[in-house]
Amino acid sequence: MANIREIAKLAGVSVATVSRVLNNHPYVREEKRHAVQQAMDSLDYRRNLTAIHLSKGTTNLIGVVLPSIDIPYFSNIIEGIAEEGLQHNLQLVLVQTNYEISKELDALELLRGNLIDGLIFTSRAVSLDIIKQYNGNGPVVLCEDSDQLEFPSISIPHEQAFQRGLDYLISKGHSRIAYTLGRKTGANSQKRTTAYQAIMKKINEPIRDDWVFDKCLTITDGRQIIHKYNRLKEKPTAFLATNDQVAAGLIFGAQNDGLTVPYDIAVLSFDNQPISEVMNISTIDIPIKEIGRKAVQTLVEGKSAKKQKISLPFQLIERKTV
Amino acid sequence: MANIREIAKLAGVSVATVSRVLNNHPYVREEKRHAVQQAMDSLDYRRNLTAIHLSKGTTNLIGVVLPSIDIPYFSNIIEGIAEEGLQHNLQLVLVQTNYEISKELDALELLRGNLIDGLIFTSRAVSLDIIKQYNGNGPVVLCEDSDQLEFPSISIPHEQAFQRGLDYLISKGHSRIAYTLGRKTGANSQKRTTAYQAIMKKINEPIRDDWVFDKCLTITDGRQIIHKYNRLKEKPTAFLATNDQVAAGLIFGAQNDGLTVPYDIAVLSFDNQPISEVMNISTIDIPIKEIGRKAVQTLVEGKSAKKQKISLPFQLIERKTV
DNA sequence: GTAATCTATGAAACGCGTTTCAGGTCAAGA
DNA sequence: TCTTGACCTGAAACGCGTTTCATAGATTAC
Repeated sequence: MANIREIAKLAGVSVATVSRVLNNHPYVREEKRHAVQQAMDSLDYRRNLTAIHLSKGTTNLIGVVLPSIDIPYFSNIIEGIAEEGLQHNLQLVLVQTNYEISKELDALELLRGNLIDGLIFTSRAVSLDIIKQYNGNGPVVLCEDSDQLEFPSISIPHEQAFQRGLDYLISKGHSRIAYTLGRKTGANSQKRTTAYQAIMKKINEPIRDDWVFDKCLTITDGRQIIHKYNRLKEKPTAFLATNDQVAAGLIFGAQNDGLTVPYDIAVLSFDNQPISEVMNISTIDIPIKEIGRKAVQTLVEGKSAKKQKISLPFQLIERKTV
Repeated sequence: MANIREIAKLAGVSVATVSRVLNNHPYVREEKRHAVQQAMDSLDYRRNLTAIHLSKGTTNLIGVVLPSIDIPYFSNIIEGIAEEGLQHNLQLVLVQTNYEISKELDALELLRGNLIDGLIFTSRAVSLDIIKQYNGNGPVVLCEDSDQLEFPSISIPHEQAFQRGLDYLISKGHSRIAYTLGRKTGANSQKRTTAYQAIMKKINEPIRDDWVFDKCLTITDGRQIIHKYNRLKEKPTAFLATNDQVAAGLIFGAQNDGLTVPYDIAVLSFDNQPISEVMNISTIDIPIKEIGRKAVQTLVEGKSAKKQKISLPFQLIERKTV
């Protein structure tokens, strides 16, 4: 493959001039510009992106860590990130982690190794203290509802949203409310749990451990819940589900067992994915794609920006499952 | 950030020796190795990945072009690609295209610009002739059922699979069969159409244009179909759907209109995603993740391998919608 | 008419590892 | 004792653009 020096020789100019042409710098006489252009055409020249990256010190690559790509919540965020990234001429490097800390560290090493200009955590298992150690290697943005001020974060206010959901269920006559979480230790899940405990206390309901279903992320997970539900001595009358997929699974399971929704059990979920609309599932809309977009924007503003916490709006959507 | 020369100076060795230590080359005396190690520790040295890439001429980055990430079929392929990529120490660069040719060309330019070592098309809109022009810039693998021999391809035999589906529907008494496609012009869709036309001819059924539903990829798309169905003068008794999402939407729409599945209309789909299991949708299983894995394997074997076409098995799964 | 700008251009340094090549040491084998 | 080969090391070249600095002719300004 031809390189810039060959072009220079063929065009009878210096490499600096070739570089100027390549980058549309001014101060190149038209005839030289033309000669360079021709040389590039005749040698079918293509700049080596890696060389540019080394030279410039940036790569226009941003890392995205996510646990699993085939959970709609995450693929939605990625869509937002991809769309906004396109606006800023950024390519995405995907790091799928399955919540394994070592993989998240790998992603951080990409940052430290200057392969990526910034890193977005759509979710994380690694502690903030660890991430802090990578400060100075490039901007890091978190897609979570966190209280720390070290890193910019984008999220809906999960505590309020969960409260809103619970209040709604209560307003519909429910007080025996179970809930499901994607991953108990996740930042967002913790907010949800906080909200749950506060509200239960307010209405004088005990916290029942077996009404908290952890590791529920997929439609299959939702489907399984009903088995556990059946074995429960005390049964809840409503479920606040991690997301629409879990809600859908739960509803199918319930129907399969002859339970009617919302009479035997009510189901409210999060996300407002297409499946919730099609299935008429009451849900709390989260602007997921927008989270991704904002994450990129924040990353791009980078150092200049203060470590802000961006809170996006959520919205309860009443349909037929509560 | 410290670089290799600083390390060399501090450790009192040459850069070559530092590089040897970095890469675990033999022939470095233990004490020097140690000195280098110490120098690296004390300066908190991290190698610059971009420099390595430029130097080695490879990046361990592979590009993945896909139309949209939040279609389960594609996110599944990505999962397979990511998993297998991990085995080979490959990072993924995602290029979301929405089937825009210009974006696909961008991905090819990444290949030509040496930013990525290879490129996987999970789907494509650009013609093979165009892709051919990029030959020599790195391996390209197609995830489609194609007849060309220029590029390795991984897929199930869509024509046979579709035939199998049709035969099954016919065996259940259907002859008036409609079908949906993701994108009529796609390679896989064309195979499906070929199969459809052949079988319809065999059973002496006319090809009705309004029984072919294009651009059906999501659950929402499936839900819409029923509106068109209602307006049909002649109605099919069975649908062969693009994928489980479309089938699910179709079924919800049907139920909503008081139609019973499979008695009023039967539905058979492709993919065998979790939703099909939960909803008891009869489907044709496709080893989607395996397609992704094999794509990476093929890419890694790269030049050495012949331009093989890999055909993976499919399997009809009888459930309750036919 | 002379100083101050602007326009053009190239040499060389730079970013940072990797790799080749040549040279040297030392111990085992002939 | 001489060869041979394994072991060890560094200088320098390499991969390839970008950018700085210096130079110089061409204008414009006062």
